[in-house]
Amino acid sequence: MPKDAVVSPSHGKAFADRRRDPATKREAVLKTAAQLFLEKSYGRTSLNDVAERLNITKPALYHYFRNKEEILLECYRLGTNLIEEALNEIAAHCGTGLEKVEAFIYSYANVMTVNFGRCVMRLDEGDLSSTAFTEVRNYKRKIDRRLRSFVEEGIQDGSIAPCEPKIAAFAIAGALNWICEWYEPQGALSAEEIASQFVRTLTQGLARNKRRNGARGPVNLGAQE
Amino acid sequence: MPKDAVVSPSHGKAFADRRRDPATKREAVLKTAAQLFLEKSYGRTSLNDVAERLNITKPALYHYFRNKEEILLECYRLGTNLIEEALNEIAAHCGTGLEKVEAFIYSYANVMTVNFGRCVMRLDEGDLSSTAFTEVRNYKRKIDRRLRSFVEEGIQDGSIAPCEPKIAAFAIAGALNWICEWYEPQGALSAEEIASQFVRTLTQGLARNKRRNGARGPVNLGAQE
DNA sequence: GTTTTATCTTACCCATGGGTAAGATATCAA
DNA sequence: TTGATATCTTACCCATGGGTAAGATAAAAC
Repeated sequence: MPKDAVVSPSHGKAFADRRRDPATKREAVLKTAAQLFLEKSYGRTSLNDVAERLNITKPALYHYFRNKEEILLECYRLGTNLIEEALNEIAAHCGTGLEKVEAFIYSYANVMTVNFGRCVMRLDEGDLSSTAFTEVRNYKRKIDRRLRSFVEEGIQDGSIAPCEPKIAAFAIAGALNWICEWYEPQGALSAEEIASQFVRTLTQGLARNKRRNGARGPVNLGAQE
Repeated sequence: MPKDAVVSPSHGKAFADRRRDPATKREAVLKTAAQLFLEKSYGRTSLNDVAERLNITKPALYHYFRNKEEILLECYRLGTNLIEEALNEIAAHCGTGLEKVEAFIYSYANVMTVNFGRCVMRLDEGDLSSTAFTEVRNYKRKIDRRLRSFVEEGIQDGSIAPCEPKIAAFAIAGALNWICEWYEPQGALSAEEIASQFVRTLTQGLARNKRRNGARGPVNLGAQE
């Protein structure tokens, strides 16, 4: 286990006072848990780790959550809510399919730089119980279908070049989801910078000039075109 | 723990005979281990699980590997070798930067549909010891730098539109790495189909028409352009 | 055959960590 | 002040799973 370090200033303050304030304490638990899950993964984060960072003991956590998995599920839910909000905002302001996709990329990229948003894609669904698992899975499927419909819409209205919507959506989603694997809050790249560059790269492509032929077969390695 | 199912025909045959043939037995262990790691994750796969699928018992595994982590590390190494080979093939046949990137996308996408290749990106590096961790990390960094250099080369020779190579490389790598999260060997999409579509989507972009202005600021949600 | 060696099994050890029992201590309402 | 309640701690239980010890059995060497 290599990485540890970084003792966050954290929300330990929430438990300094023993005054009854369950809401903010619960929130503090979730924030530090999410932080630790992202640092060390869910499986390698013990409830003792969470408690320790909050300056309390493990059993105290059970006042706010039924078990470890409920903490995980809450992280997922808070994250998916962020995505939900972004999607609603996009749906409200309509435009061409391409514009919707652009808005999606921008919003989604930003969500992937927020801890709870990162949890949604970076943590392992397999750690959830089967009911929670299907809940999260259905939600993700919904997002994917939403993006795919934007692409289809763009092909219809002519703003997007003909392509396989399923695969195109996977490519976009992949690029975006991967952000939460390499993004670091203290890093050189700001969320907005990443988001806008992603919009450009994914919609405009790398190539300087549009190719004349629409589709392309398998690339012949080293074929000089 | 939701998903189990799929009792693979597997390489249980390798241990049917007790004849001394360490090489193929070791290979059988690796293949079934990789399979299980991808199905259930490394953490949720016990050595008993691996042994059971091979019709042997746990301690027998210790004849071929020092410990569980060594099995994991071997999966990583076999996977990175696949990528290495692909990269060498590309480096050998030179062309424009864009052509190299295209070749990279195509080869890499294919590797992501092979079990050992999937292991490299899908399994959790955090399960490795610190020395193995840095080994794998350095290797991944090397791949990333290689891709980034292709992009930079393309910008130089004019085949790729000006952009931030670091972010562009991340976008491409993300889309590709994500393949191993959703690809299923028995699924509707073939590896080649995915690979060639990815080449098109990533290099040509979604948009039907090239935008006149090169860079783009943050998208105004719902702004009618 | 007999010995040697690789292979594999049964039986076990023990550290980790989720979860609980039972009681202490502070807060709040009266 | 006093009881009731929420909050938190110390001490514990126990299932899981990596790893080992010691011995059985079969293959190869002689």
